[in-house]
Amino acid sequence: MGKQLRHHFGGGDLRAGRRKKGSFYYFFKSKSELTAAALEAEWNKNKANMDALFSPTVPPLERFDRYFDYVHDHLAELQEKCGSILGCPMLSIGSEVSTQDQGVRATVERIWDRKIKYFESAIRDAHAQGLIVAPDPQAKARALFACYHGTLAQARIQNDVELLRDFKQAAMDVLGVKHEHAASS
Amino acid sequence: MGKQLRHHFGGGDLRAGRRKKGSFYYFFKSKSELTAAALEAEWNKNKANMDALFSPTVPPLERFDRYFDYVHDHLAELQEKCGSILGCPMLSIGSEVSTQDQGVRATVERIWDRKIKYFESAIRDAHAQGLIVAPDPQAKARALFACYHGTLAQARIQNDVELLRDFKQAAMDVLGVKHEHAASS
DNA sequence: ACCAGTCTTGACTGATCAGTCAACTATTAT
DNA sequence: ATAATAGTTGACTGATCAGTCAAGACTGGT
Repeated sequence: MGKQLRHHFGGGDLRAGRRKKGSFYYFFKSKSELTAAALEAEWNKNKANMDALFSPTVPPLERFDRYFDYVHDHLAELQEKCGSILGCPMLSIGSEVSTQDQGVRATVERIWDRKIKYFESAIRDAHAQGLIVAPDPQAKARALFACYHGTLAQARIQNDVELLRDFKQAAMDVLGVKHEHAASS
Repeated sequence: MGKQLRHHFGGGDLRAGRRKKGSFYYFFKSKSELTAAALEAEWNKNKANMDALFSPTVPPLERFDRYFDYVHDHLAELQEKCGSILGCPMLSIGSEVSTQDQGVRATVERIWDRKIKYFESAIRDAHAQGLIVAPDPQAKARALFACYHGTLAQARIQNDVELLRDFKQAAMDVLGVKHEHAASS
């Protein structure tokens, strides 16, 4: 019904950055599908890095140490660029939409399970070497993961990366590191 | 400009539950002010309960035990009523708006500081009694608090209260409880 | 040249959101 | 009784949101 008559109006109702969103729906059928795809893409981008940080060639407790350092540095860098701490995107997104968007929720859970596996095998290795006491590596991994995410959330809300520095000690406590084996940072 | 002529239209643009929001702004000048007020009100409602749970008459490690039990039971109850875990409202709200709404952010931080004081004094008492080693009770309290919130967030996203049950062990590890003093739940 | 498939465009819909407002009603003090 | 004060109402604004759509542009194959 005469849409061709309207092209000469300046696009008054959409601002500059918004004009091209039409083709978005050619690739994603919904916003929530994009969210899930973005989280998966993020994971793929980081996987090689995680593999390196948690390489079996690194002493198990040092893996955590390096990982926590890496995340700290990464978030500190982002903080400089954009003024505020981003925290863990999956936690932020997850706690916002998990009750309304099952697709995104399932994606977050799936990726978390994969991340926890790194923790789990490092814990198992540490236990095997007698560095810690962890008869149930999976439970310990989940607990440590939850603690870490709590710290990330706090750091985000208080906009203070230094909370992540303090976490290393708590992590060693959660792991049950015997004092004489503590990895120095 | 003739608003009195419009009263005979059925309120077409507002649905039933929405009709009376006009007077809201008589009491609050913005939505964010309501949010902050609601969080403060929640705190006031719970304060007496916190005081009882963390009463100095209770052995220090048992305070945590009772507190974690209380939160678990409370969330389990709410889950039955509304189908999904609510987690900690301050964490959910905080991680959603903390970068955009300084008023709410400050309120969350303020209330958290108050809550952390309960943890801190329990930790100090436990340390004094030789139950744990905690030379810096405030740091330990903050670490435990962060870990707990991480677990709450996970529980919410995975919609599973049982994660809170498992937290007790992690809490004892974070606290550095000497084995022979562990409080039984 | 022309056709089919791939991709882009921006105006459009309809819903919802935070917030405003002038007119109205209820309460209270005098 | 009356006047001031406190509180209520719902239509209204303007912004933004997720999502649709018909029209067109770009591509490679024949």
